[in-house]
Amino acid sequence: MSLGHTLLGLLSYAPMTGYELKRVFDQSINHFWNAQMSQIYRELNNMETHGWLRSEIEKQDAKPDKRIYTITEAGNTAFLKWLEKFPAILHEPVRSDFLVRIFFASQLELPDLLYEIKRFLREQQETLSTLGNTDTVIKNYQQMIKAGTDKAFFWQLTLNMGIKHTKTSIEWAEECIKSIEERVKWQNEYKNTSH
Amino acid sequence: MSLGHTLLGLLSYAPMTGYELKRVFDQSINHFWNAQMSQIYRELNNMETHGWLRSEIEKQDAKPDKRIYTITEAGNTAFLKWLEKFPAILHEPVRSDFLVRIFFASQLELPDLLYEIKRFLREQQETLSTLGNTDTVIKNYQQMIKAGTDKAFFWQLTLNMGIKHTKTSIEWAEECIKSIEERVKWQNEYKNTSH
DNA sequence: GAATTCATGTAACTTGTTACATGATTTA
DNA sequence: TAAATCATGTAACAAGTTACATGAATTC
Repeated sequence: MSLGHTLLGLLSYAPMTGYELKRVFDQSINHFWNAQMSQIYRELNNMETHGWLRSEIEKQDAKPDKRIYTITEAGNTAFLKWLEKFPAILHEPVRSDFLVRIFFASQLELPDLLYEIKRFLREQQETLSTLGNTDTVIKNYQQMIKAGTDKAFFWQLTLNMGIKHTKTSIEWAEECIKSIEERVKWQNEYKNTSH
Repeated sequence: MSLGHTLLGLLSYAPMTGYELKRVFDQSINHFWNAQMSQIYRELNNMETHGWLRSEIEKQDAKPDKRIYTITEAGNTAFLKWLEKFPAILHEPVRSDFLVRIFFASQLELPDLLYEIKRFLREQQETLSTLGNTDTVIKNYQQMIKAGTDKAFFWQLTLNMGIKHTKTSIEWAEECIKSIEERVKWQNEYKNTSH
């Protein structure tokens, strides 16, 4: 129940609503974990029945009521226990729809493939420009959850990983485009000489 | 239904049993997609009802019967349609349990954290030594499915991505270890001067 | 006037994981 | 003698996705 534990972790910083959890998620953890709103609400329900959280309703005028979740003692214990026990195999399964298509790309037209890889490249560059602005990201996040610099050190480590991997994807895409363009050239030359 | 389409792709190379599909998966696609046996059998069943595959049983003596799956015309069409239509957003959600723990590592003891990151580093180095032997990997795979060099070009591209990302993880872990070790030093110095 | 934000969720569905069952043969 | 390989699956459960519903207030 990794998502649940991640939510517990955030609630160990401060009590929050499901909606706020989603926002914090999207602005910090998002580059290495993600979750839909509906999934968050389900997890919160489960954990409340487990006794890891308790919730209070805060009335608001002109806006829907808020349900604010607070972590319990039991929740904290469960979180720490989870946090300390890293899985036996740290290497995580990757699932990339994109790479599956590259794998079978011999059945595609090279210009179409090039188009998609260029699109991929642009996307990664955009990601980099968001992640790359580390200081802003961390400051925003620090404000959002009112946490000290001791925490920021570790957030930085995860951001570093995100940035590095994004740069790697960019590098890959650039090399990829080059080698496919060469291939296109060869194919054209072959056409011209043999026909 | 990405897994289904991946299986279709493999069956477009040659008819295979579920068991063989699993083996091919583990030795080629595994570094960017993975699947359990039980999931493969379920997908195959689904696709057979869809009419994308058909299967024949081959009796064997002293071994269980084989059910050999062959892709149909409809299956081929469905596969190509899927292959050509890349998703609107190519950037894929990452889910890393490991990074979640790093994110919350301010609640861990630094020596314990260091131990886990070193373990991560070793794992990635092992992965690299498997993936890095590209020629062997591709040759094995080529034999396994009896495919030509036109396909190998694209397999190579996916392998390149895997290798690059693994190297990046190694680099990250090394830097990470350095900066945590410095942090440990500071903490010890602080202890010695203030107490 | 349409889209976005705030804030809650439910329901249906699809995927992914884990555990179990069978049973002979080969390798360590 | 224990384990791994070959080869099939089923069942139960956990997690992720998509679509829908409500409804006021604000921004474009």
